[in-house]
Amino acid sequence: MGTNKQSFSAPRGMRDFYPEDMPLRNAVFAAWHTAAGQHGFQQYDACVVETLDLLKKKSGDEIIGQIYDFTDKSDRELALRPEMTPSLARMVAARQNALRFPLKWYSIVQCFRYERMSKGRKREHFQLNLDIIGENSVLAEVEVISAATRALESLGLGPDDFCVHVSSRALLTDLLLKLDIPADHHPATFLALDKLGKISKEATSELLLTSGLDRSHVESVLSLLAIKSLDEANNILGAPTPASMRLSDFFQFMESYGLSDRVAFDISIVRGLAYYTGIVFEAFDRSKELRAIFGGGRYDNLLGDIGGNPAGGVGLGFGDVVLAELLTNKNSSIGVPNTADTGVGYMSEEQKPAAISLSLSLRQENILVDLALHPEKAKTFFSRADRSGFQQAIFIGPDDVASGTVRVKNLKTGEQQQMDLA
RNA sequence: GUGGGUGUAGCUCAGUUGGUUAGAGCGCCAGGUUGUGGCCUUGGAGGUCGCGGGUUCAAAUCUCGUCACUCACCCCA
Repeated sequence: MGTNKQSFSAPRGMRDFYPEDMPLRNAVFAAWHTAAGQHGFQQYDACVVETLDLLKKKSGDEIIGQIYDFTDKSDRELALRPEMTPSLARMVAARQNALRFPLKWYSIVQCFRYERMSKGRKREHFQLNLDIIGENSVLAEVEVISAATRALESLGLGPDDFCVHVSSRALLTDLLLKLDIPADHHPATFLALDKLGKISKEATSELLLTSGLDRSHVESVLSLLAIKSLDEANNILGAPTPASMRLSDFFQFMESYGLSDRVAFDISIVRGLAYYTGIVFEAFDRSKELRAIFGGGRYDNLLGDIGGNPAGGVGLGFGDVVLAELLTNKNSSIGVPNTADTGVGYMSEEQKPAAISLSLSLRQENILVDLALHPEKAKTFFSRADRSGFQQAIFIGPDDVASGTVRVKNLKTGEQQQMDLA
C-alpha cells in the first residue's frame, strides 16, 4: 500500500459484514433471541461507551490493559465496553429498589477489547449475555446453560459437537482448605489452575511456588487435577460440603432437562475473571480445537462490589466468533439469503411505468421486489436475476404492455406463468 | 511481548540460473444471441509485483531496511 493510498481494509481486529456475510450473522442472532425468549429472559441494551472508572472498578486486572479508552472533548475518560457485566451491574444498581427480583435479562451486544489477535479472537465481537440476578437457587445456573445449549441446538449443534465443562470455585475452595492451604493463597492458586492445560505442569508448579506455596502443598494442589468426578472430590473432603451438594443438584437438574449428554464435571475449569464465586462453566467443541464457545458462572458479590445492595446472580457470555468457526468447520449452511424474492425488469423506457406499477402492487402483497432501475436486455436481466438469487423474475417488453399480461418466470424450474398486469 | 510464515489483478495463485511487453483460473464488463439466466465461445477492463534504499547493463527475482497480513506461543470473552 503506497503511503498516499487509503487502505481499504478494516482496522486491525475489526470486521466488515458484506451482504453475503449477513445470513449467518442473522441466523446466529435469531437463534440467540429465540432461545433467550423461550427461557423467559427479557431483552435489554446499554450504551456502547462507559466511563473508564466503572470498567476499572469492575473488570479484572488483565482486562484493564485491553480496554479501548479515550478522552472526550471535555476531558472525560471513557471507553468502549470490553464486556457487558459492568453495564448490567450499573443499570441494575440504578434501579435496585424498583426492580423485582430475580431478574432474567439478556442482551446481544458488540464488545471491544484491544489485544493481540489469534484464531477465534478479534478486537471486536458480538456476544449474547444471559444473566439471572437475585436468585440463589442452582436452577438459575441450569436455566442459563439450558438457554445457551438450546441456541446451539437450533443451529444444528448437539451433544456430538460440544460439551459444557462444569466445576465450582466454592468446591475448589473446600478442597484447598482440606489440604491445609490457607485462604490467602487461593486466588493465586485459582490463577495457576486456570492456566493448566495451556501451560505445562512444570510451569504451573513454578507459578505456585513463586506465589508462596511450599513444595508439598504444590504437589497436593496438582493432585487435585486427578479428580475426575464429584464422588472422588467428596472422598477427599470426607463428606459432601454445601458446594459439592450444590454441584450434585446441578447435575441432577441437567439430567431432568435431558441435557446430561452435554455437561461434564471438570475440576480444571476455574475461569479467568475474578468475580466468580460458585459454579463456573465453559463449553468446548468436542475435539477441543477451538476456544470456549460460551462460559460463565455464579457471582455473588457483583452488585455489592460496585456499591449497590448485595445480590448474587449467574451470568453467561456467548460470543459469535468461535461459534461461526464451529459452524464453518461443520460445513453447515444456515441462514436465509438476504435478497428479494422477485426481480422486475423491462426492455426500454416505454415499459418503465408498467414495471413500476407492477412492482408497487406486488409490494402491497408483501412480496420483496427488486425493480430494475434502468432498461436492460432480456439476457442481461435474467442473468442478473439468477445471480442475485431471486426466486422469480418478470421481464416486461412492448408485447406484454400491449396484451396486459406478463410472464412470471420461476428461476429454479424455468417454468413461466401468465399473470395480468395490474 | 517471543518465534515462524507470507506479500504479484477483486479472489486463489504461477512466474525457471536476474534477461523483451509480468501470466493462469475464477470473478467482473461486453459481444456471439434486439424477448429469456445457468452451458459454450470471442473479446475487454483491471498490476507503479506492499513500500523505500542497495547491488547490477538489467530486479517480481539477489540484498538491507520498513510496513502490512497471518499462524503458533503468551494472555483472554
